[in-house]
Amino acid sequence: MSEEILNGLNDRQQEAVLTTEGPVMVMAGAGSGKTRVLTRRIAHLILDKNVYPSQILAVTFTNKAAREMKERVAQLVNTDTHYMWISTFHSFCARFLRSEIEHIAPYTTKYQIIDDDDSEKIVRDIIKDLGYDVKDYKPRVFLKYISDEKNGVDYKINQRDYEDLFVKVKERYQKSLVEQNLLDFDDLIVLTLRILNEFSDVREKYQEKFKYILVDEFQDTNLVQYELIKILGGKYQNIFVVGDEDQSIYSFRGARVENVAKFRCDLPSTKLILLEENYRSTKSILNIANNVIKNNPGRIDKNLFTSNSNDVTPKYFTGQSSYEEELFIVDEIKKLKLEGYDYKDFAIMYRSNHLSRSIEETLNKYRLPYELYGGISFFTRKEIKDICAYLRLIISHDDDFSFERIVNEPKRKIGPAMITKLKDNGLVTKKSLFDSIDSLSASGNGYNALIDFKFTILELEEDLLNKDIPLTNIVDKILDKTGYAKMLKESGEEGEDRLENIQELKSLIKEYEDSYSDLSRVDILEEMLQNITLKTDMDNKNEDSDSIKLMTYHQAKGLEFKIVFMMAMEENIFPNQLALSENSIDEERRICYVGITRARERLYITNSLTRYVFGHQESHLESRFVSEIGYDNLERVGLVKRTIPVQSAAKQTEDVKKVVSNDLAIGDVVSHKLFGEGRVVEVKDKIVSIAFASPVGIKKMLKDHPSISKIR
DNA sequence: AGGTCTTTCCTTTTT
DNA sequence: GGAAAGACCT
Repeated sequence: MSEEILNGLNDRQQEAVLTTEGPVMVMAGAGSGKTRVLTRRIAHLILDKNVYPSQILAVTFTNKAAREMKERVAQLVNTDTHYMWISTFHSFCARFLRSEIEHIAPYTTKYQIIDDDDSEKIVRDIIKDLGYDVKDYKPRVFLKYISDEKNGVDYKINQRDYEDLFVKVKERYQKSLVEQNLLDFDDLIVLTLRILNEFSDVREKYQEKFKYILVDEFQDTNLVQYELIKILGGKYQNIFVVGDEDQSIYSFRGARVENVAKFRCDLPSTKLILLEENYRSTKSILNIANNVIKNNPGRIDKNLFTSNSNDVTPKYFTGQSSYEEELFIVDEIKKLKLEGYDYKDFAIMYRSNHLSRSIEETLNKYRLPYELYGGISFFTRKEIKDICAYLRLIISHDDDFSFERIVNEPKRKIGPAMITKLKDNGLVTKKSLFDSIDSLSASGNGYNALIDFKFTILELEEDLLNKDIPLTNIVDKILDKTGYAKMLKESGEEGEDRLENIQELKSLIKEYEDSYSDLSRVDILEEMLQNITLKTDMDNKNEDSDSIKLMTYHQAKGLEFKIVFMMAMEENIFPNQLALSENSIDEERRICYVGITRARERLYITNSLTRYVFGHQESHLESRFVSEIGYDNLERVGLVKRTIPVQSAAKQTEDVKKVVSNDLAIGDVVSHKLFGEGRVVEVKDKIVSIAFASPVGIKKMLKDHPSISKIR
């Protein structure tokens, strides 16, 4: 037995590590060291039980959790983690399907994974094509239905009349995906399960291969994922699942807490281990977390305890305005920074992404470094997806999906009419869109542009095969030869940002080039393109950088910080309004529980009497979770006048209509709401360029923007 | 066909 | 207050 395996583990944790045979379920409270248990267990299997790394399958929900587990296991066992299947559900399935999908033709191993934006576009086009208005028939609703169907979630169709339409759209959508060899996120899991179910040879192969299976965040599995785990572990049944019912916060995408009970029912020999000691948080933080979660009905009361001390009572601040709330956060961060904390010790959390905007502005204003999680992911940015589509088309000319995406991007006068013509022609000749260009009988500007486009792609293909050109330079060649760079350069500052993002893509190519040096250039790119859709923005973050982290509670899952601010703790924001109307208050409460338990040393609850929502000022009540925490457990800070300053409607419209007119000339000194003082360096019609002090630099903005005022 | 102005709807949460 | 789709014009 390797000594380091059990080092520093309590009895329960040791038991969880050492019980390697048969089904085991670990109910792990927040901060009870479940990641430690998971990684030590894998190390134990490899080092002491002589299990090959390739016989272990460990699945998590986020790339981040998977990467962390991989790194920590690598440290412990000192072997190449390349052979280990430590990944997310989705990337496990993607990897499985790369070798097995041809069992269910017409899919081929060259399949492409599409993201939600792509799915929505396809559904939107179908709805329009069927003659319905997307205003009345929202693509999102259809997508939700399609996804629920795939995941085995009962979908309540409110309007019975629509049922036929739902089915029709779903069938068209799925047909379209199959025809183009596309898989959406749900397909990855569903098709993997289908192959395992239908092909016994495949099933037996993988059941034999994965002698040990570990599942993290088990409470977040949906029906299909549950079935997948069960079938994979069907032979050896060495299935180890870790979860916490109180942290189930993904029911909106089909997660079923019931799976916890179902598992023990399906596998009656399951050994149950409870981890109840919390090593993360102080007593008072744990106490209020328990206060909140105990309001949920029907849960098994856990007895989470800690021997941590060093207590600071959590603080509660209410601002007159959200700006005041933000100022409070800024002040506290500054104060604690002086006391010796680093910026990276702080996290600011909120219920939904849009709440980050105003706190970002304030952090900017006070020059505090922060990093925003979530928002638009790097890999779903239009420019990144466009360049990837170019790469795909260059590599395989029959990729119609990519062809359609970029044939008129940048604009080449190849409009929908021309595409329809090309499609019809392709149907007759049974060729891809790209290959149909030759046999198209047409003329005019559009047609000439199409011919040009074809030669550009062929030229780029030559560049790709030309080993004298560094692989990463293919991106520059695309930017240059397709006119994409030109288009971006002409679109001002935003275009510059987009160009920078595309340069980032080059570093990703370089990464793949380095780690797959034995593959051909085309194969390296294919490998990257296959994996890119499953990458999320989280992968792109540098969590060690000394900056304040901004994220939603969902993004915070599995993370911990010394100091946590839970902001905008107001009814209808958190708990979220829609959740309230859907009767999912229990899940909101679990989200709150997750938030509180992220904090190690200090916790702040903040809110404000007024806040702008959709550009309108609103007043919300204090979140019910504050009273559930208990006022006695919080230290009220700041003075709060209980008068709610609601502006009259007349005053509001006055504010909106207030038009600023700045008479600016070069050399004038102005003050900007966010960037401070600056000097006008250029005036061009309605646009002025103003030089601000570093690091802001020169900004172009509207002359009459209300945030600018002339000083002298 | 494409550019620009106008309107609408919006906001849960994510792989 | 802002993105994105639609309307309208060139």
